[in-house]
Amino acid sequence: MAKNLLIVESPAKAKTIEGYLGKDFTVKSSYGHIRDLVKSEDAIDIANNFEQKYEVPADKKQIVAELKKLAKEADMVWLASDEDREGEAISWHLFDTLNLKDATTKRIVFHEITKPAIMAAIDNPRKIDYNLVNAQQARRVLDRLVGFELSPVLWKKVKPSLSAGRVQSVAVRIIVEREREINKFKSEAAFKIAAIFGKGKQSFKAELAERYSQQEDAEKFLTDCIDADFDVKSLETKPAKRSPAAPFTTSTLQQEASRKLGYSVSRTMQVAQKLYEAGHITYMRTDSVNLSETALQAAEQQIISAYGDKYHQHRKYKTKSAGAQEAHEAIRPTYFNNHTIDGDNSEKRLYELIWKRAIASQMSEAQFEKTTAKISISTRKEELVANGEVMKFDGFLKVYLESDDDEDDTQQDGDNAMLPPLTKGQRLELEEMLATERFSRPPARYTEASLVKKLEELGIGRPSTYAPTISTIQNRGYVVKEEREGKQRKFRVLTLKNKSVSKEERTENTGAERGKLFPTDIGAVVNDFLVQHFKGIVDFNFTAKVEKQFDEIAQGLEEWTTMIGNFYKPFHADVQNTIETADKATGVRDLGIHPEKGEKVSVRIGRYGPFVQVGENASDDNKDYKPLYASLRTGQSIETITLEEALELFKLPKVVGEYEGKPMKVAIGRFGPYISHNSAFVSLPKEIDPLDVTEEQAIELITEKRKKDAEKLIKAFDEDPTVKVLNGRWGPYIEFGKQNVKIPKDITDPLTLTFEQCKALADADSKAPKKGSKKFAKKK
DNA sequence: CAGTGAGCGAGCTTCCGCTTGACTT
Repeated sequence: MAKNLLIVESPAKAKTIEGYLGKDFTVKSSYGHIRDLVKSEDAIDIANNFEQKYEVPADKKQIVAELKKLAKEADMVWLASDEDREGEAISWHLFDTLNLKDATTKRIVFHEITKPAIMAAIDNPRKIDYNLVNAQQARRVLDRLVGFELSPVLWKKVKPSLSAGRVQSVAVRIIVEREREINKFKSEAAFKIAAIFGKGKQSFKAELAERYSQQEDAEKFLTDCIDADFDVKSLETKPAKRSPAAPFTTSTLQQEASRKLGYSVSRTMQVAQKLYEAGHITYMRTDSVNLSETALQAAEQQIISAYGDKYHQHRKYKTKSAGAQEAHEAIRPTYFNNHTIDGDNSEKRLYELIWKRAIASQMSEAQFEKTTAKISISTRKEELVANGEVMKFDGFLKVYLESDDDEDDTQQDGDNAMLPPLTKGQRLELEEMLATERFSRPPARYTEASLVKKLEELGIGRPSTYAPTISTIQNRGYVVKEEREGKQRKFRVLTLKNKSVSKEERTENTGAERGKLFPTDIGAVVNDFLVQHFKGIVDFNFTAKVEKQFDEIAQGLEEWTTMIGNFYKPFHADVQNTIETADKATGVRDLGIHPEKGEKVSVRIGRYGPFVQVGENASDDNKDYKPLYASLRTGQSIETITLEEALELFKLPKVVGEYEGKPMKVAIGRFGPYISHNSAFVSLPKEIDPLDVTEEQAIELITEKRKKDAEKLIKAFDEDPTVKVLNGRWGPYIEFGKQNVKIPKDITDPLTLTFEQCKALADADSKAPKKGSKKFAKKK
């Protein structure tokens, strides 16, 4: 039996460390926190100095039992959870739960999983730092108090099952406010002037710094240039350099994987977890940009052997985010000599990104020569400017170039291009000059990854919670990740060519979005409610403010119960006051008067989502009166919908004709426009406008759908026509009315299924407990 | 999922941060 039990947070880490320590040590993992506040309301005894009630959750019972047993048998227990607030608390929870003794317990910490770091940690044990533990308790209690008092206010004042919290509510606020900035934005048009000089390979582009808001001015400029002479007035050459970015943290990995590989934040984390478990990379939930000494040496060796001496440059990076706790290394390959790894495609690509970024971070800067040529115009006082760039030494660019958030690359045109050899005073041949109407752009919508970046800048959330937070705000229906079609926009182009100026109008698609975060109406209403009644909590600096206080607690400068007490008193009073006095939040907005009926048209959020209402609410003295209702469509919002758009919604559902004696109705459902006929449904193809569906088109679509369904059909039953065996995407299944039933593996030939068998399978399926629905079982 | 939106009331929901698996229609 090993004399020593060492406990870390992650099992993959435990495996590595066990290898370093030898036979005298058993290394186990706690799998993160082993205890949490109980779910019930009495988790925190407010009257009794915020005393907490903890429990070991069901899924941790087994681990705790095993650790307890091993701890009893060991001579010494080493608590080696991470060196940060949460890690210290994990050590304390372990100490308390496993009934450890002071004399036989040691607390150690290390920031990197290398043999020298572990050995040094073992040589320098300490005691549990209770100030740090208290800071974590304050954090935990504050989050519970905020979350579990605010959410019920929303259930009463907005809708059941909603949630609010220190992190998620600010995330939603960021999205809501950005959307409003975009809606408010007034785009301004101006003509941008660009000239092409010379022909073929010798040609280059020069631009005018000034822009003209009036077409006449742009036209005048071009006309003035018809007979002008263009001379190189000055030439300036300057060296320039570019340095590599720091190795990845969780947040920057999520951003780059999103931009370069198109991964969602959660996908990135799933793939990184696999790489970590396979031993290919270091821990992927980190806010540190540091590399260990061993890693620095390995990187150096690798760079020198692969690219040569002059490509290596030793670099140390400093964290930029204020809240960073730096309990781990930056994300890097465990072995720099592995340029690629075995694994599936997504793992290979993410590994390559991590390898390149880490290697590049220790490489020399890239060097350029930038040339600026100013070109005079004989008929005008303005100058055209041409920029050229020549790379003199690639440095880190040999392996890696960080992408930036700005997707618009048109601005970079010409910047990176090479200029032909020019001399001062040289006369230039104008090939063509364009004045193109360009529009100023609204601020960009957030992607999952750019939201993470923003949260990190505000110090809100932690590496382990970025991905879950993004999921939460989508699961609650506050935010949707969507594609939206753009609009056609006309713009004018003036061209000077062959000594004459011509005008034309072109069209471009603008405002199209892919994978961007949009607030929903419920998200906006909840946000406005919170901003109105709990300004302090959804303030962008709230977390930073409390973090400062947590730091003071960690340093032993403040009592955690005092801090929480000071926070809770006014907060709880706000909660009480809001419950008593605030109106229900529905986001109601009047759009105007119905042009024919003369009745009021309004929008708001109802039980089933946002809808339009024509007419007043039904009242007691006129019971027969009923207002008209229509749901909003995806992409529409109660904040921006116009009266005209709202009235359009009442044109559907519409009967477009008859087929087999039954009406065909066109309507719009949650998944888009569809035709219903005899309780069957056909989705409408994108090209067909739901308002213009003809009877013939509808019949064609229905017969087509039937043909396709018939191809999928394996077996039908005389006993009941609603029961069928069908071929689906994942193999055959039974359609039992509206219920879809999977066919068990022991039935190899679905053709042999009898009606009775199908019925029995459907019965069993509906009785089987669905995952995550305890209430389902309770109700029955 | 498939054209709803009243009001009543039981019984439910909910936070953030550490960790991995167990789930797959």
